[in-house]
Amino acid sequence: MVGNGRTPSVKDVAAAAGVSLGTVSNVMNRPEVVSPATRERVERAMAELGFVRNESARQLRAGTSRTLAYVMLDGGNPFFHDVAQGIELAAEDADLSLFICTSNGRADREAVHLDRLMQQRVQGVLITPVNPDAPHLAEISRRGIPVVIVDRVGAGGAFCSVAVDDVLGGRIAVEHLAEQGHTRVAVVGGPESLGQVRERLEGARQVWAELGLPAEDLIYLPTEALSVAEGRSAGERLAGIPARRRPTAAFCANDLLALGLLQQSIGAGLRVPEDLAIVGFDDIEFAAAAAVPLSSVRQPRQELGRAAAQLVLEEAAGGRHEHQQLSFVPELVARASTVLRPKVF
Amino acid sequence: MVGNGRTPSVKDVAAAAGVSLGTVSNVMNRPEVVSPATRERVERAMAELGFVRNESARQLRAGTSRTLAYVMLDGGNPFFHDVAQGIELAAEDADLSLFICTSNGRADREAVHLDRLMQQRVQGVLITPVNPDAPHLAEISRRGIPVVIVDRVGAGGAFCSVAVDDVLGGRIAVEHLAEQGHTRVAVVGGPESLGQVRERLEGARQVWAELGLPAEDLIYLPTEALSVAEGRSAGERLAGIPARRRPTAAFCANDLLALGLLQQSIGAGLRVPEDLAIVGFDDIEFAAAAAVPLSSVRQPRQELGRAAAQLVLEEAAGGRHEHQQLSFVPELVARASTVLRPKVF
DNA sequence: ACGCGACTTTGAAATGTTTCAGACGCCGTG
DNA sequence: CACGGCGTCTGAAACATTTCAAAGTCGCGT
Repeated sequence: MVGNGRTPSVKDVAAAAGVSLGTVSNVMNRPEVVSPATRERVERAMAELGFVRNESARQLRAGTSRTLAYVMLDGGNPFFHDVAQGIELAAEDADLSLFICTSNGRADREAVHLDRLMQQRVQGVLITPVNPDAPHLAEISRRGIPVVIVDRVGAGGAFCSVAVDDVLGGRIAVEHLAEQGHTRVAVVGGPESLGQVRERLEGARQVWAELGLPAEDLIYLPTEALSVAEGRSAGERLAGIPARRRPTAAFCANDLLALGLLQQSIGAGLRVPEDLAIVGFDDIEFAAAAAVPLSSVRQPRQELGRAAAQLVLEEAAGGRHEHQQLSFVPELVARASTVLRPKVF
Repeated sequence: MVGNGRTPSVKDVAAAAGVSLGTVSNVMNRPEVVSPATRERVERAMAELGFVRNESARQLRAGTSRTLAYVMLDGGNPFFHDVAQGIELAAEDADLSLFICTSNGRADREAVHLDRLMQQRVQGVLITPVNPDAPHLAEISRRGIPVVIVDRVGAGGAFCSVAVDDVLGGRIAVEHLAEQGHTRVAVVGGPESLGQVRERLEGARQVWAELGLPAEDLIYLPTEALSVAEGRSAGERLAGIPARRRPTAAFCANDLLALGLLQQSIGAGLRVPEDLAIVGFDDIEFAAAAAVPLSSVRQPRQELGRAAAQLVLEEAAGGRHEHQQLSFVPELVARASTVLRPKVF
């Protein structure tokens, strides 16, 4: 607490407490080996000087960092926040800090972030990559930093990964719509460069074929991004389809799209779900809060994050390690946007 | 790229390139002082060995960190993401990394994060604090780390701060409702320990009094948090008020509350805005995307973040520095939740 | 009185950079 | 030919910690 200029170091603390450097270090890292009396004296000195350990020096010497990093794909999508939350919880338990970066879908930003993370020698990297085959990931991993892919399964098992079964997710969404009697369904999503999108659509097509429905009645509306605005634009295109051919239901590759589509449709005077049933993907909090609560394929978002963190820690702990691809099972949450339910007024 | 075990250091690079340590360092930090030939040789060596600079060592010696930190108040609120985005942009320009943490409204988490940030000797801290008078903030600042308060004005001008005028925001929201002819209005928000909430409500009360409307017709519905769920609960309480006394409009302290209230009201069969007009605060993206697009008091979210980052950098740059309290002017965005507009079908 | 083990404390080395005063070579000038 | 200056490169010190072998200290049983 003294305003003597420079911020105090262990040396200052040692001097103030009348002990050696090593003892001060022991108080911080192995308190059990130092006698209660000295420990107390050192602690008082630290408090008086307002000592704060220099993490860079610690890390340099100890060789081990105390931080994990998560590189998010889209900061604007609450889904990733819930995942981050799960990671943070696990990090907290392991007494680590969590560094959150966001690539916002840009490979170059992602590369910059990864580069910096290597320089910081973080203990592990969790990432929802723009492209899971990016050479950066392989390189970072080769350097001995554990990498786990979140919400995507890694290329060729080169990393651990945690994801839900997106194909299955697509299946149950469309299956649900079919059960409600829909025989002309739109699937909306894009860009197809995103694996999540490809697989969800793939699941939709699979189940459609298995149900023996004609392929041309599953109408694909591509979008440029997974955003609310793109959802609205898809809605406009949908409205443009001649009534006889127009789908009576839509499966959106995520909730942001679904929300946009929902808003556009209602604004255009359609009733949901009577005129158009909608099911989304992710089950973000805003899905339930939409004016017509949105049916959605739920991912266990926090759980995803937590499991990913566990994997990264396990790999960081060393010992024998087999890369694992954890796959969670998605679950349909049916709400008013697909099923008419008696409402109590 | 050689798999020789340990990760290579400057020393290894120097050896490989046949130069001294200092030269390698110069290549990285002052390329102009080294001759093109040597520089090229060193660069090749770095590439071949796969050298990655150790940031801890750099920071330890150079004494300066290359990261900024933002401690968010609520990770679940998209508003703070837009702010973070603004900060990130500014950080990117200054070639710094941004460390994002979230306190989720808990003072203890906030303290833990701040402590770690001090240990890391970050270059500056941006924070939307649980409580701007927290001693931690003063301490961190006393240590010479610039602190700027975001979305809140700092206690007694001890720090820089960036915020919108929340009182004014409350005023224009209620003024707008009054203009639409409402004479019984609910204000919903809480907890009152949040300064944002107190001031927004204060603005509402001010303008109500100035309009000469009876105080008892401005009905306060307190909430425990600024969340969608609490908004719904407020909706239930609102519905419980006898029709003669029931407000015809509501001003919510943020958009999350407004969205919850909107959903609950529509679900209960009310028409918005005919039976209940709603105005929120923040103008998050989901506000416009709600089934009944939400009127809201817009804050220049990215701009807030950018300005805050600029302030922190300015203070970090040293030189004479006066703490400033930047205040932005909020702006009402009127949408369908308060005004009936002809729609085109 | 002595030796032994348990518990504490010490001091120096090591970590990977940056910085800076100086050394070196070379050229043009007086 | 000596000299100063310039451009380039070097070597050692410094940064704040952790770690670890070794040295002390103490009490106790013989």
